[in-house]
Amino acid sequence: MPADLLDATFAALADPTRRAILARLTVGEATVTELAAPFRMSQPAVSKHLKVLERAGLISRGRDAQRRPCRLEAQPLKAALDWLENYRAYWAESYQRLDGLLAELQAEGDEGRTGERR
Amino acid sequence: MPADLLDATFAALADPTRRAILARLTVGEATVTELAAPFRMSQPAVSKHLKVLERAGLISRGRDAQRRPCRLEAQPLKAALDWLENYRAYWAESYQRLDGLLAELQAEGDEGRTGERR
DNA sequence: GACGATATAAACCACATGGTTATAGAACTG
DNA sequence: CAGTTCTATAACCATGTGGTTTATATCGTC
Repeated sequence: MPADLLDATFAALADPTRRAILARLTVGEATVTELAAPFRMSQPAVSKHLKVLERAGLISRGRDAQRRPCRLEAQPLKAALDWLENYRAYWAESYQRLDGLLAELQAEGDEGRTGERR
Repeated sequence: MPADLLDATFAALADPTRRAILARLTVGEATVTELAAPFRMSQPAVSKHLKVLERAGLISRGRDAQRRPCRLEAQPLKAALDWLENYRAYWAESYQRLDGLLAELQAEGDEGRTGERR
């Protein structure tokens, strides 16, 4: 509900590295080095991404000796999906819009007669 | 499918002003000044937001004399929602995790006997 | 053609992002 | 305790973002 959470969630999802990290975490917890391995970037860079994900509440971190395992926290994704659900009507709607346009043109034709301007 | 489209879409959605603009557009086309009216920011600022939305394919623009009416283009939202759908399993899963934890504790208890470390 | 309204563009600013390298800290291993 | 492993922090850099103000282009109206 708080706008800032949606802000942080969508912002976190706007990076392919972070989306890949989330995807990886669906198959289980992972440490920072495990998460960093697939990427051609430095480990601090991955740590930064993890911090972004953590701020958005998309991951939580445990402690296992010197390791800080990450686990997926998907609740914010639900909030994002709920927001998107409000628009479900609008991507089937090309047809509706076409219908609306046709109706409009017909109405104009009925009274205006000669041609459609606009 | 292209990662960059998801990037642009999520990035566009990460701003409350832009989400509000999209919400406004669900009730019909609107010009820049109409869209700018509710906000306490300058009209050029809104134009910039519109450019971001346009780059993400979330709006398209027509021409009506000197006006540039905006209309919602919701397809990218569908792509975003489709991506999120992959995670639907993971926010019902708190229970699963609890189950897993209980099973684990039980197993440890059965063999380890005295106490659960860790 | 001048005016007013609508919209874009340009120049600028403060600040966030995504990356780097280098350093420091924390915890295990010998 | 020394060394190694894992992670975080700091300092830095280039670029992008969100906003401003000012100027410029486009179009209808008078």
